[in-house]
Amino acid sequence: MAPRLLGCWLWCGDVAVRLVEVEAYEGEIDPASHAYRGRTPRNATMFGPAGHLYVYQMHGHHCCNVVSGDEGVASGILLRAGEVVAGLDEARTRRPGVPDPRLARGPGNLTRALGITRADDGCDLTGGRVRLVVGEPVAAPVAGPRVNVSRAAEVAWRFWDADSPSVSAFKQHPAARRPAL
DNA sequence: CAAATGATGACCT
DNA sequence: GGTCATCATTTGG
Repeated sequence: MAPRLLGCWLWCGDVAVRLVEVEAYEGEIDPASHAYRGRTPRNATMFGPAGHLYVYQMHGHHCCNVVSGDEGVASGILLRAGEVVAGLDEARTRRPGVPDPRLARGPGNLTRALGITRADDGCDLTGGRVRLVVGEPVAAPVAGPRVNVSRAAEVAWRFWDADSPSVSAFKQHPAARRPAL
């Protein structure tokens, strides 16, 4: 499901981004997942039904996931980067001095450009302030290792659009390949 | 209550 | 390629 999110639009109010970089986290069998050691108040949303937004905060930044598993199954997809495709002025206001292609480059920057905070944790993405809309699949999806995870670093669960200038900085990896859609 | 710990980002060299 | 600011959450005493 993660590579299929590439190309979709995430709206928050009047601002929208086209998703170009995501990472999958498979709940209780994934040592890199927040849910690996069970349910806590912070990650409770990930154990809920799919199609909701899991927002957490760390290092002074917000990051958001699309919950992808059924109720009781804690899997989610971290939204790492996007291209601002609507509400450009508002996004620029939130990220003063940042060039357009970098407005939503990186998970913390993406939530900041959109204005997503913990107050949006658990919201239903099918309608409301934050919503997810299916878009055109990207032409050149690529898969590789996840960023800044110390455990289960070998799984290629990071997916990005090779053609986008808004994909966050990272070291190219020989294991990068086209994912099966 | 104290301490460790990141699914980060900005800035430096 | 490295350092450091920064902070909610978690875990152990």
